[in-house]
Amino acid sequence: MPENKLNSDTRERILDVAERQFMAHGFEGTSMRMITSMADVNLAAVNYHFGSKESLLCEVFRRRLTWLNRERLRVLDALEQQAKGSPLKPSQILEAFFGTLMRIGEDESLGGMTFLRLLGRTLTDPAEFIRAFFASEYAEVLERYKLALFRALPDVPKAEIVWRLHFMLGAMSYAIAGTDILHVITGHGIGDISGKEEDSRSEAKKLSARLMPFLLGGLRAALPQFAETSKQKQVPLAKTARNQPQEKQP
Amino acid sequence: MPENKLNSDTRERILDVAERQFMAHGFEGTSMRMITSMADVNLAAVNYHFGSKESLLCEVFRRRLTWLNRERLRVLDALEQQAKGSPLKPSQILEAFFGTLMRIGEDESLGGMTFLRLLGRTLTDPAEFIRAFFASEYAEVLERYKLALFRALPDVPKAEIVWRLHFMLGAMSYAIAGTDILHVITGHGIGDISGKEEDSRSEAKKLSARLMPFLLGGLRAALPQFAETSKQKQVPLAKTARNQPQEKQP
DNA sequence: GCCTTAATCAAACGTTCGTTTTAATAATAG
DNA sequence: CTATTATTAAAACGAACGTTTGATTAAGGC
Repeated sequence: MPENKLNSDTRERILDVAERQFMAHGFEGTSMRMITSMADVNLAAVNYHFGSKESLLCEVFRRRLTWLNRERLRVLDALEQQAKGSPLKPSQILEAFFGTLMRIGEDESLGGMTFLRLLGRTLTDPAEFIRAFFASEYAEVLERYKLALFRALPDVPKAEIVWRLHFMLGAMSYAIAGTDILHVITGHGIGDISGKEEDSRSEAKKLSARLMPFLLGGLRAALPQFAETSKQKQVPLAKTARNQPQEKQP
Repeated sequence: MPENKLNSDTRERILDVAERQFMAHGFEGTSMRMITSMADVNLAAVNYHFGSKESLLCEVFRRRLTWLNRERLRVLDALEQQAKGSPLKPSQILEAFFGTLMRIGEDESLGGMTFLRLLGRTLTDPAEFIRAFFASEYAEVLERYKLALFRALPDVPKAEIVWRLHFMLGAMSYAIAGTDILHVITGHGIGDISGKEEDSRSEAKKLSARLMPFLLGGLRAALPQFAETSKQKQVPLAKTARNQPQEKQP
């Protein structure tokens, strides 16, 4: 039985091209013929090596998410160990979760901004098989971080934390997807998608530095007041609550 | 020349069905045959009345966005007029922009949660014609609100405000799209998409009450510090800046 | 009455898609 | 060398898609 030879070169080339094409045009917008022709392999190669187009996308993700999941758990473990039983600070948890993700954008061998953008785009494209895939891939990590947040913010209702985690994931997806309506606001794009790979590192760093305080501010914001009975007036708007949950400082 | 008769009934029925199907399955995932059969019209009816599938989606949006744009400008105008030249509070601006959107979810005649979810889903599905459409539809409103935020937060760099506006749009899109990985966190879904229309109002109200403080907290969060020179250590994470930009209280 | 026009209908068109099939090629093991 | 296996190559398949065509119906205007 022959081992890999340089045939795995074909596999890797397909994965690299698919990652870039899925990022640029989305899953539906990328055809097998685009992928195979740009990777200089036969049309049937994808089905031979990966079984189907859907499995190819999953493999593109698995290649990167394996590192991400392990690293996220590793950092959280290290933080909790050095905290010796006391709850972590919310900023630490966010840095471990979102900061670890951002590090992918800084390192081309981990996928770089190409993979980050693909991730952001795919997370908001809820094809059924994709949702199922991410659900199983993320289950363990999300559970761990959710519990850490519960402990870090004991005064905030758990349902509220879950919702805010949800909002944070949304802001993050948008932030790393990049291909948005931001150019409408600024009058010009954030920067071409097919920009220079050179400053992919610094781009990811800046993005991370901007996103992190935003997420933390949202996470620790005032709790909502559910005034179900009183109708709020139209223009003189209702004031938001002022009972800020304070961050635990161990 | 005959006027509308009750033929416009066909148009409306197509729009209603298309709105719901695009929401549930996305643009690519919804076929013309699905739409026309559910609307009990002939397959050719869509092309006859709207020209193409893409034009149909645009018309589905235009029907709702006309109100949204006008209302957003009206509320902002009213706020600025009653402020008599002094800058608005960030919370007022967010309430005018995002709160107005959320009111659509509370009113079935404005589109309800169905339209909100469609909007959230579509905003993150950057097909080219969709981005072009939203760019032109949102240009004026976003420009006005951007300027209002600049005035409301004079101590925050304008680029930073633009980025945070971007993050806020991401959190909002995710929040109203709903079909996310939140069920992974909670262990069960937020609620079925095809849920009861009865409590669509209260659902939108609760969502708004939860999202708004989050956005405001993120908008007013600590400014990032760009420590380009010093490499941050791995596990003992760098602290975030503490120079909070304070909200102007006129 | 007839003409014009709007609207609906059944049927087909041409394309693109993911996938499969069948054959040919290269490499290894016995 | 031969047999076996892994990979590539060319071609076609069948289904689904958005769209178009041409006939048919219904409704005013004159």
